[in-house]
Amino acid sequence: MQPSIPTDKARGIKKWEVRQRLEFIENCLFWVGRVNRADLTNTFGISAIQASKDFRLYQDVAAGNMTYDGSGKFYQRTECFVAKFSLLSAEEYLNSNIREEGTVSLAPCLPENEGLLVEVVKPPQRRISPSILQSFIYAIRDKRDLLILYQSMSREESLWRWVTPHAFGHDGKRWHCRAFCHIDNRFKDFLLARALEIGESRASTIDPATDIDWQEYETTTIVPHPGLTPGQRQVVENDYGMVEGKLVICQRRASAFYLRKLLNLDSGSRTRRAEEQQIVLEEVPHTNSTAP
Amino acid sequence: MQPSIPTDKARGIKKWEVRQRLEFIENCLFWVGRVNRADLTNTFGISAIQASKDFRLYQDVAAGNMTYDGSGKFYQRTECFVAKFSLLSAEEYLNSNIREEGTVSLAPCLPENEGLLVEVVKPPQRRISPSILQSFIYAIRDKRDLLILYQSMSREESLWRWVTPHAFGHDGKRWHCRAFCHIDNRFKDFLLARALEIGESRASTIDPATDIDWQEYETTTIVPHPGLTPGQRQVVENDYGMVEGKLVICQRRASAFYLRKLLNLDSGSRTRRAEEQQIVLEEVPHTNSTAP
DNA sequence: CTAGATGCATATACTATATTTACGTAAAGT
DNA sequence: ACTTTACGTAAATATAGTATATGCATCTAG
Repeated sequence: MQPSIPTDKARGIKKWEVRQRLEFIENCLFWVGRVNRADLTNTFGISAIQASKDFRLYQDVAAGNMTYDGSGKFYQRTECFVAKFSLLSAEEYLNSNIREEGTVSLAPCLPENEGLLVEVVKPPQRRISPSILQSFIYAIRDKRDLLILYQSMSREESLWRWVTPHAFGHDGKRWHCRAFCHIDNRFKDFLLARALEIGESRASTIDPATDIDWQEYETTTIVPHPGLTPGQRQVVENDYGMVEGKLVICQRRASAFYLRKLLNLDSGSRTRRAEEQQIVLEEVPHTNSTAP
Repeated sequence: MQPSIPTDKARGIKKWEVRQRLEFIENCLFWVGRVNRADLTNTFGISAIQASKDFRLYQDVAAGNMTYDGSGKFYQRTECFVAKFSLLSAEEYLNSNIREEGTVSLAPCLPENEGLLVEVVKPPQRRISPSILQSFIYAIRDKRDLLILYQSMSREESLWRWVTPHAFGHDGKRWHCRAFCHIDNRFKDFLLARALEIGESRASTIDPATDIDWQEYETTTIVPHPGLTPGQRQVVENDYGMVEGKLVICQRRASAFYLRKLLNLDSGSRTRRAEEQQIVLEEVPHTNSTAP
């Protein structure tokens, strides 16, 4: 009798669709604790026999991870479960249970009738027009300037302007496009939902590498509000995932502004109520070059 | 010669993996404007020959949607492109381009070397512990009470308490669990990241149907801040996707509170600076039953 | 202007996957 | 006891995918 080869069998599964199904089985076991043949046949449209074979294959690849529960009529996760494929994170799993219109999700979820209810609050916003996003994507792809009718908040009237887009970003609330503005002669962010119309395009001479606020990175260091009690401080440190009482975030300079805005980290943050504000920027000690 | 049958050919594609690939092709055409054999072989791990067959199949199913560009060496979207499968929304497409650690995404994107850059600002937060989320899921699945060590913001010390979870929710910032609290004797939201430890469990006698704030729906009506100029008002209406100057949101009562908090729609909102506040709750005209 | 590289297409032979059909087991409900 | 449900296996068959080889068009380098 051959000793079982310790090599990672999971890696041996080459076929994409088979891998997907085995990953599905594993994620179901991990997050829901059980899987059915029906779960497989429904999500992947395979026959029951094939589902049986998949279970057999999974048993072979990840020996001891599941046992069949005859009375429950499902495969059940064992105590000694060890993941052999890539599992979803807790956040990914929860996200995958949000049912959008017609979105088919690979992610495992509780069967519909048992219904794992997930409710999400989203700030209302206008949907981005596909044709407008397309124009931006094509302009980035072909390195072209784009004439857009853009509605800014500062001006009453929308205005046609040439821009040279090179990337997209999400500011925590909305999607925007990073682009060179040929009116202001500098790189700026344009909210995609405020681009009303697209005009002509032309070959561009702008080099995205010159967008220094985008290219350069900067760190933001966040600490609990000094006005918090030790207990509250502990909660805040835990909530924000701080280590040794602080959280250091490194990001493009162009994004750092949004993070501070999102977290209310303006100059007035230290004077605000500690329970509300919760966090502030770390106070940088003055480095005085003429100090003794 | 048989006339072509007008029935939707796309519906005829039954095999899950084939469908996935055709949808991929279509999304590439739509969002990026072009597809390659290499795009298919890389994302799905199929051979080049199979990719050729897939293109042929797509041509058959969605006649006239793409042409081969010999000099560019890719298939190109035509002017008369009509989607035969389900396309991603603009938001879904942008989201799919966010590269998380090791996350394999089905969604089409620009080839890596052309690199569609997408940068996202996320408020920092502690990651949810998989084992703790699992315990909540299992408790919901089996309708059991759960003993948890929970750190609330109001109390200094974390506290063991029995809860009966029945759903999950996202408040726009964090994931929480909707559960009956056996200390306060009412349904409340518990932040998943603040559940520190899980204890024993027991069969539950709580019926989730009695959680009226969760079961009942309520509408929130939002209008532009009255202090805005007509031009700004127009921008705000556009940004929030308002129709006829207002936006009506219907959601579980338990979620409505979070939406108002997220949008700063407290009682002081009308007195705040119009440009900052942007939106307020619609003023409900007083219905006086004793009016003449 | 040829020679090589790249990327797509097609043909044939072969293999792996999945389906169909058929038959059998175990557990639970009526 | 009988039906239903869910899982299992076996054998025959269909389909999907691969390997190998050949050819074509386009672009680039010498």
